[in-house]
Amino acid sequence: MALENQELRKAGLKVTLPRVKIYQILERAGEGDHFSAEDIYKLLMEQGEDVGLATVYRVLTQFESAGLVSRHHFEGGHSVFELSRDEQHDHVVCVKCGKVREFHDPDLVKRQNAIAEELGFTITDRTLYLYGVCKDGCEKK
Amino acid sequence: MALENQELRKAGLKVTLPRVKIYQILERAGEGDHFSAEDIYKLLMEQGEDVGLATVYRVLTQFESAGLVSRHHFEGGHSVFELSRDEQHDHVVCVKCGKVREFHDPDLVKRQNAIAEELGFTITDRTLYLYGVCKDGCEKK
DNA sequence: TTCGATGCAAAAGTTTTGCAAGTCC
DNA sequence: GGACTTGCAAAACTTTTGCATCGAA
Repeated sequence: MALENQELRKAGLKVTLPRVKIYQILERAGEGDHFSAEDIYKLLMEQGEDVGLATVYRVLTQFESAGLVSRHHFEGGHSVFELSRDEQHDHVVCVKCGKVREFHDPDLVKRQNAIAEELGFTITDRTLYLYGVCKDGCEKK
Repeated sequence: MALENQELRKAGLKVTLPRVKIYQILERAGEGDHFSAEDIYKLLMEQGEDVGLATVYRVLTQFESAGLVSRHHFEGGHSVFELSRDEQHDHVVCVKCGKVREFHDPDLVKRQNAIAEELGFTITDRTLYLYGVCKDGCEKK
């Protein structure tokens, strides 16, 4: 538990209950899990924490600025968040079951860098989503 | 001018003034130009057309369903639209000047397909945005 | 004439903000 | 104690919808 406190402090954020709780939720997520602010808010409610939705948004935004989490805009008008990991990765989103899988492909990144170079462009961030359908275990929607 | 009427009819949409005007605006756009609903609404106002914002949204959504336009979610909480062209392409977005450039790289697509294949996934759509800074002609923000 | 399309206003959904009260160090 | 945080409510935005009216075929 001291772990997340470290992270928060390192990011220059005071260690408060809402921040710790939100961090824990994100930390507990499995690969491919992404939470919206609303999701996190509901989880906090369920576990009896008294945290306002506005605070969830504020905290997530702070975490993002601090580089602790990444924000994604999948389809559907709202943002989802996940803890930043060292290794950057891209996303495959099943439009049928909503499942998200992640992958990292060095060749892809290399090629992207080359393209940016050709265009006289310095990349600061990138975003690749592949949308489609799982061939097999695509459970009901 | 019969041209856009053809397109609309082909899409099963009645040829009405708002649709034609909106189509023309999109048609007139240069490469890399992307308009939000608000942008289009303002342009229509400027040229004295009396079209409601709700209609702009409705028409753009219909155009999207008909495959006439593509919708993108760059950063910033709103959608932008561009006329669909035959050739699919990806986007480079300058976070400083807002300029958007487009590119198409067959190798990139091939690699993406291979990855999807490995993951047992059938791609229906894909989205790649490279964010960064133009090295040279990046005019004021 | 007959549906479909539009405009307006109101609703809906997500995210942000103002401010008084509370919390961390 | 003092600065930073939080909760709540209200505001801001983007997008959607209900409905009476209007327009294209």
